[in-house]
Formats: sequence, structure tokens, C-alpha cells
Amino acid sequence: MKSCNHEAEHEEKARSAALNMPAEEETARVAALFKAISEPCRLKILFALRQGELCVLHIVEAAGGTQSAVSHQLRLLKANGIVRSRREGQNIIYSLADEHVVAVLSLACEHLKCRI
Amino acid sequence: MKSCNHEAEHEEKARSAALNMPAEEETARVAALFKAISEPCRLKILFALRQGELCVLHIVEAAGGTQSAVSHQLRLLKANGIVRSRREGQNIIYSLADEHVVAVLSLACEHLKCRI
DNA sequence: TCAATATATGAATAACTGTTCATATATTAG
DNA sequence: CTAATATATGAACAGTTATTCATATATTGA
Repeated sequence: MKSCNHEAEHEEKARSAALNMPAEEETARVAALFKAISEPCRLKILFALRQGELCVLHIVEAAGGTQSAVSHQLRLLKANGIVRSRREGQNIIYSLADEHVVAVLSLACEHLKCRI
Repeated sequence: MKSCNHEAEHEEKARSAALNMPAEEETARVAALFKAISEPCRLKILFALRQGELCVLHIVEAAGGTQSAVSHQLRLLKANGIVRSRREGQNIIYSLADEHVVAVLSLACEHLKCRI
């Protein structure tokens, strides 16, 4: 495998890109955040939570799917610090974890021309 | 499965969330876009392309991995409208497809405090 | 304490995805 | 035309992930 022989300008870009490539760990962390909204099932859950905090059954109503499937996804989202939860009587109330998450969802909404 | 009996405010939110939930197809489309940057291997490729257009081997240099793996990922990215390509002699030159993609990557960079 | 409700979770399965290896295609130089 | 270079791609495999089913736990009301 040999480096292709474009104009030097391109070589320059390649070097620059390699140099500026973020650290492995950072890349993985951001990738994980985006992964949360890269599956429709989770994206819907997070969209629902943009309305404000919701209990599990209300999330199920809004986002669809079975209680079990939603619960599994919520656990995953929580494990990745994307949602948080608190108990209120019989219910567990979920909400978006931080502004980081809100910002990413806002961008998604812009792309969707979302009216939320 | 019965609707939980929170305050009416919560019921309201659930209805609103269900009502404002984007269409299945739109959700899938956005999910696909974010999916592209939800795996380190692709995220690196896209970061490299923020420098400007690059041929495959230069992408390999910058993002790592084998030529074959990168080529497979490029095909996937192109199929999803995230990168585009043009031939220039022996080389195929790739670039980010549109401002949509640039915006998403910028957000990722902000989260990373990326200096690109 | 007992029944009902809300939520979580382990195990199994099915579907999906990334990588590798070998090979094919396309372009250019000689 | 031939050799070398650049890129693409099919098949196989491994790893990951979403869903389902059954069941467990926790809370409340009677």
C-alpha cells in the first residue's frame, strides 16, 4: 500500500487530519452519546422526554413498544448517563440527564423540523 | 397494562409527547444520520473529511484501519448520503455530503472540545 | 397481610454490523 | 498491451444489540 500521489495539498490535509484526530477514548465517548440516538426505539424515548419527566408507562404510550423493551432501553440509556430517574411512589420518573443531551436532541429536531 | 395515575400534568405530557412524535420515516432518517457517527471507525473517517476532500488511502492514513474496512464504511456512508465521491484519475475523492453533516460533526467537536 | 400496579431483569433468540480475506474492477504509466 | 496502483466488493465470521417471554421486585391500597 503506497500513498497516492495527488497534489501536495492533499497530502497536507491527510497529515493534518491524522494530527488533529481526537484521542481514542474521546472518540469512543462521543460515539456512545450519538449511539443513544442512532436507533429509532431510543430516539423516540428521548423525544418523549423532551416534554419533561415521564413515568415508564407514559414513555411506553408516547414512544411505542412493549413495557419490557422500553424498560431495557431505559436501563441502557441510564447506564450511559443519558437519562436519570427517581422514584415517586409506585412509579419511576425518567428525565433527560443534562444539557448535553438536550443539545443533541435539539439538533436532531432541527433536522426533522420538529415542532416540539 | 393500565395508565399510571399521576397528576394530570403528567398525563398531559404523555399525550403531548405522543402527539408530537415525529413520523416513523423521519425518525428512521435522523437515526440513520446519527448512526453514522455512532461508531468510532466512521466518526474518525468523518473527522478526517472535515479537513477537506481526501482520497481513500489518505482517509486510511488519517483514520486508521485497513483499506478494505475503510472502503466498506465509505460505501455505507455514501449509501446513506453522508459522504459523496468523485473520481480523479486513479483515485476516488471523498467529501462530506452537505451542511447537515457538517453541523452534526461540529456539535460532536464541541462536545469533544475538538480543535479542528 | 394480600392483591394490584409499576417497573426491572435474566435468558434465549434473531437480526444487524464490522472486520478480514481473497479477489475483482478501473485507471494510468511504460 | 502489461504491470502497477487505487478502490471496491462478496463471503464468512465474530461480536453486538433489540426484542420477547417469563418472572422478580417494589410500592400502595384494602
